[in-house]
Amino acid sequence: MTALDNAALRAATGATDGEQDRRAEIYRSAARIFHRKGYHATSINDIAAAVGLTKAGLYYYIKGKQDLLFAIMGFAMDQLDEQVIEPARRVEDPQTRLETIVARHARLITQDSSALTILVNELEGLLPDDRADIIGRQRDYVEFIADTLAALRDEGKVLGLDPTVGAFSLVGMILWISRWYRADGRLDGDEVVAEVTRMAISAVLNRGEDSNAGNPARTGQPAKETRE
Amino acid sequence: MTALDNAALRAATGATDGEQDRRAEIYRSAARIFHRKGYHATSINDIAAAVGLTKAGLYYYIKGKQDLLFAIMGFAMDQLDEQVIEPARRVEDPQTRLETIVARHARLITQDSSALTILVNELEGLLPDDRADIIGRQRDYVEFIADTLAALRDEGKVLGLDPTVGAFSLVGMILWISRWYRADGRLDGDEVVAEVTRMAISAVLNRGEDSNAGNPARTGQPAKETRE
DNA sequence: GCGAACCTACCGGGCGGTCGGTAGACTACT
DNA sequence: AGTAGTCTACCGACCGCCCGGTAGGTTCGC
Repeated sequence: MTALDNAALRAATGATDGEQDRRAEIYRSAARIFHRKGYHATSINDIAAAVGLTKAGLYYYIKGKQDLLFAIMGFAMDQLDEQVIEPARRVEDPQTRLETIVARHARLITQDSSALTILVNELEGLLPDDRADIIGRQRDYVEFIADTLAALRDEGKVLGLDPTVGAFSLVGMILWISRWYRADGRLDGDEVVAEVTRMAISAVLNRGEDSNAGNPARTGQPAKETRE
Repeated sequence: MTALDNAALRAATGATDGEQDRRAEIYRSAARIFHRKGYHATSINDIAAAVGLTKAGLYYYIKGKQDLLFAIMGFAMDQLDEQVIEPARRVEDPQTRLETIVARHARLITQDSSALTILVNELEGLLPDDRADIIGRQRDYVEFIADTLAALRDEGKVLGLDPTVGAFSLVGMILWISRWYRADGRLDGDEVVAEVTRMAISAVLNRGEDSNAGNPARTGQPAKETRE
C-alpha cells in the first residue's frame, strides 16, 4: 500500500507511468518477500514468480539483487525522513518532539513494516558503499533522538541517563514492534502505538519527586546481583 | 568465552573430552560467524576454515548446517533458562524479579551476544519442527515477563499497561543492545546493563508519588499527538 | 592393525546473471 | 491500405560458480 510507490526511483531514466507502476509493484513484492524470508534466502526467481515474470523478464526492470535491496532500503530511509524526522524537527518542545518521533515511527511500522524492517536486518547484504550510505543515515537518526534526550536533560526532565543509550533503547523498543505486532491480532495498531509511546516517554523521564538521579540503591539491588 | 561450552550437545554420542572441546570450539566459531554474516550468507566452508578444517573434516563433527543452527539456538535458550529465567523465578517480589530479568538478560548480551542474537534473527533458517520448538520456548519467556508485569499491576505499581505489549517492548530494548553495544566502546558493559535496567523499570512503573504505596495516582497523559 | 581424525576429489543442483531472440503495439512512409 | 522499421516488454536456454553434502581414502597415535 504505502510501500515503494513513486519516490524510490523516480529519478530513473525517463519512463512511462506504466513502467513506473510495474517497477513499484516489483519493489513492493521484493520488500515483502525479503521481509518474510530474509534477503539471502530469497532468490531472484522467487521475486520474479511473485510478480508473474521469469527471471530474465525481471532483469528488464532491475539491475541486480543488491541494487534491489539498496533501493528498498533507500525508500525506507526516505519514508523515515519524511514521516518521522522532518515532522519532528518542526516540534520545538523536546518532550513533544520525542513523543512525535516515537509515535510516528511506531505507527509507520504498524502500517507496513516490510521496508523499515529490512532496513535494519539486511545491512550486510549491501555493497560497502551502499552500506556506508545507509548506516550514515541511520546514525543521523539515532543522534537526532539522542539530541532530543540531551535537550530534555538540559530542561531537568531527564536525570542521569546517557542520551545515546536512551536513544538506542527507544529505537530497539520501536523496531521490535515489527516482530510481534500482527494487524489481525488482539490489539489494534493505534493502541499499540499509544502504549509504546507512553512506555517510551515514561522510560526516559524522571519519576515524580524522588528521582534519585544517578544510580541504583533503590528497591532492588540490580547490577550487583548479576554475579552468579 | 562463555559460549557453547559443554551444555549444548553433551547428550551426543558418548565422547571423549577432546572431542567435546573441538565440538564446542566449532559451535562457538559458527555462532560468531552466523552472528556476523547471517546464517544464509555463511557457508560451511567459512566455518570449516575458521576452525582450521576442510569442509569434509568439519562434517566429522556436525550433521549438517541446519543442525548446527538448531544446536546453537538450543544452547542460547538453555543459557537464557539457566542464567535469566531460573534465577528470576526464585525472586518473589515482582519488581525485583523484573529487575533481575532485565539485568541478567542484558548482561548476557553484553558478555557474548552471538548465540542469543542468532536466536532471534535466524529462526527462518530452521526446519519447521525445530522452529516450533524454539518459538515455543521464546513464547514462554515473553509470557514469564508478561506475568511479572501482571503481578506488578495487581500490586498497583503498573497502571493501564498491557502486559504483553510491555513484555515485548522490554525484550526489544534488551535484544537491541547487541546491535549497538561494543565491548571496546565508550561505555562499559556494567554501565549499559544498569542504564537499560533503570529505563526498563521506569518504563513500566507508575510515575508520581512512590511505588510501594497503594496510591494509584496519575500516569502520564501523552499519546495525544499520534494523529497522522 | 585399527579406529579416530582428518583429507582430496567429486556430485547434483540452484544461484545470480546474460544472451539472443520475438510477439505485438506503434509509428512512418509510400 | 499496406508494409517496413522500431521499440517495449518480455521469454527460453544457457553460463560459470559455489553451495551443502558425500565417497573413499590416508595419516597417526595407540
